[in-house]
Amino acid sequence: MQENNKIDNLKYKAASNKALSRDELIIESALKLFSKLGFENTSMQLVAKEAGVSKGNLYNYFNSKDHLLESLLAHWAKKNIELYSSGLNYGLKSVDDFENLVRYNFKLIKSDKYFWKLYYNLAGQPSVNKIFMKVFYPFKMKYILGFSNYYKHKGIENYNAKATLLVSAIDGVALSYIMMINNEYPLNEVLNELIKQYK
Amino acid sequence: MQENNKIDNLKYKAASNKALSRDELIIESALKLFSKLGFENTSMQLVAKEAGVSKGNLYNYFNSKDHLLESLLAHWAKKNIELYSSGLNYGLKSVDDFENLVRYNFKLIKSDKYFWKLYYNLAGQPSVNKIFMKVFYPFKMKYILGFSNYYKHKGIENYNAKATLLVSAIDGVALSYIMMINNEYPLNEVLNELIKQYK
Amino acid sequence: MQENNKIDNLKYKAASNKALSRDELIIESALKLFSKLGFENTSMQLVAKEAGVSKGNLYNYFNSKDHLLESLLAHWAKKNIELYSSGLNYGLKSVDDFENLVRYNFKLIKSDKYFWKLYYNLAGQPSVNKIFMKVFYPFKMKYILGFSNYYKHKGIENYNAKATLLVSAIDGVALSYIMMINNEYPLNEVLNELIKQYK
Amino acid sequence: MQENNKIDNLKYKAASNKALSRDELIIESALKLFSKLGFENTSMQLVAKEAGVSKGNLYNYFNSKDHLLESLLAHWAKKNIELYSSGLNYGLKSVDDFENLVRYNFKLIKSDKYFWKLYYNLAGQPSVNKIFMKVFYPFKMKYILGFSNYYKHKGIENYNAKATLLVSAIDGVALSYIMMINNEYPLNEVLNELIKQYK
DNA sequence: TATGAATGAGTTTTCATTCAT
DNA sequence: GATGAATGAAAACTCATTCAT
Repeated sequence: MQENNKIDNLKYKAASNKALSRDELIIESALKLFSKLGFENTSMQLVAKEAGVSKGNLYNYFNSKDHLLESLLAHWAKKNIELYSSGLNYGLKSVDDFENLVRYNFKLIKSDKYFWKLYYNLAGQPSVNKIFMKVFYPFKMKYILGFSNYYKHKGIENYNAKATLLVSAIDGVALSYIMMINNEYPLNEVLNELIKQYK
Repeated sequence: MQENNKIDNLKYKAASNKALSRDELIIESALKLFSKLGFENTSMQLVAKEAGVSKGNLYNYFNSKDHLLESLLAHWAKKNIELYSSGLNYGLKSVDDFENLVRYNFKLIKSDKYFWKLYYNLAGQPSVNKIFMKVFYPFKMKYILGFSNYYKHKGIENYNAKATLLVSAIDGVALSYIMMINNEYPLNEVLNELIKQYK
Repeated sequence: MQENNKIDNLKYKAASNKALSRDELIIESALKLFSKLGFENTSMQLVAKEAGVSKGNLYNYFNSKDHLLESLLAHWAKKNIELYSSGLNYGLKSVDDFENLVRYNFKLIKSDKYFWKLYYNLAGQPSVNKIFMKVFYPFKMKYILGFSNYYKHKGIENYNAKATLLVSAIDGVALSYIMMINNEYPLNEVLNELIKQYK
Repeated sequence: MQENNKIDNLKYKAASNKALSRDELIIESALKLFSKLGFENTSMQLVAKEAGVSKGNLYNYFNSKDHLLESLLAHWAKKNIELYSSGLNYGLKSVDDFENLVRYNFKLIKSDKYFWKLYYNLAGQPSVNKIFMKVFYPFKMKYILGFSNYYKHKGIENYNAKATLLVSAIDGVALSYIMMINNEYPLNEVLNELIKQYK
């Protein structure tokens, strides 16, 4: 569980950026709305209003709606990928490392529901697929690789397939959890099961 | 593998309805476009053009875009749910039954990529969440229940959690497979792994 | 009050036409809807549905929406003008004749609210002004003339102006009565006053 | 006749606002067209064109056609009700007051034909009845009350009925005058008669 | 005569984006 | 940087009317 603390410290630093710059403010507002209404159903007008900024001024920071989205994703990635993947950087060296990483990831997902709702909104949206892939493909590959190495070291034969399956399963669990309206998804039980099965 | 054949026969019958009625034609066109462009980015105009029908006439068949979507999903469900879930109806009685069902499901998904792309497009779209849930929630529950019973009979303790995890994993695999552009996703390997793990 | 009975008999005859021909049926349906929704806001579709007739068939009877309106008005006029103006045909020879006619007119208006709502809907609609005038201008002129003669015989100086004012006043009272939603208009009191003043 | 002058001064001031703000310009254009073509038959497109403004921009000022209408009426009311009812504010204390008020009202109606045509267009339009009533019902009630008090002070028994009749008669006269195409309506004679009768 | 599918122009409304201030 | 008026293209939807059957 030490790992966990290390990661929590990182989180703490990230969260302590109190004063938001204007563009961060716009991004936060956009995230909130894109997440709630979907990207296509959120107008720039609304983003401006939410951010307390004029419509015209939006375009001084982001020169199109697509660019705003791209920046949002990039900004999120910059702030969070370290968090999400820090456990991977030094390799997963034990079952505990594995469990910590997975649990920690879902902890982050839980605390960042806005973002993950948007994530799955975009994942299925052909029109923004490129923007989406540009940011998340490398990230997902890094994850698969991390788990792949873990399984390889454990001497598991189809380490690649197993890692790919695991990442897809995590995706599926997160999707189901995020999309379920009344918090009906039994995340904890499923998570225990997942760890038991994949560790 | 007999099961498989039975199901394939059903599929064959369904596919052999050659002459499409006008509303089916519209639905097919809508599916194609919703799938390619996303629901929000497909205009009724475009659906009409694709179906070779005037915009106004569309509304003689479906009185709104949402209703078109709902009908599309319902139509798909009517034609396919039997296919997808027939393996569940008499219970999964053996590991073979399990494997057949899962493999068969992915076979169907592979051959119905249009639809499944739309499925994951809608899954993340808050604006149509109700329509989506109305059709697919009961379907997914039936699946979870089917697997749950399977695990229960096998004497597995957390049969519910395991079934839920499995269905989420299937979702995740399908999502990844469907969204990957260049068919890069190693579906067969992942599928083998999944069956090995969950059977 | 004998007059009244004579007129009521006429009314009775008119009302006893039980079996409506197809075009009358359409006209009745149109009247009902035009009255409730306004002419512009009633679609031919809706008229067809209300009449239990197909949209296409409507056009076998009336070759346009305007023509349907014109026919409706003409049909009403044919059936009702006799009723409304019968009191005028032999001249108003006494104060009783006057009172009977006016009261009788409002009795008819009360029992024909549908029509009069449409009447005032059309009266202010520039787009159908011609159709409207074509039917009602002569009718109104006949009324003014009738009252004009009445006042002339009574030796009143400005008999024309007085008759015109009376007819306008009747119009105004009927308009207010018809348009008032909750039957708030004190029709009886106003009518008594009108008769006292103009007889 | 002093009263009259006071009121004329007010009118003069109101009319001397030369430079129209953009929303006033739109309202003026809408009034012109609604009046000429009827509310239902005037498209927002046309209003935009008449105002020399883009269709989209219209919606920066009024967020729907109904709202444009409501604003138009409210704007008119704000500018004019004082004018129309100023004679009532201090009570009608003499026959002269009465005559002045009525004549002055028709003077205003004559000079504001656009508006009054729209008024009677809306009066009969069920679809906008609520908007219409919201603005004019209180105004009309104030009028009835004003005349009611006048008759009460004169010791007339059915002062309420008489006032209601008068206001309806004024409505009827105005309606007839406004709707008559070739200025055939003998307004002056009718007005003299009305004043003689109701003063 | 009867049907209702089909049309296409029209309606209200939205929205990303630009631009003068 | 900041504003919000302005634009124009496009969206969903309606409707009088026509026409093949």
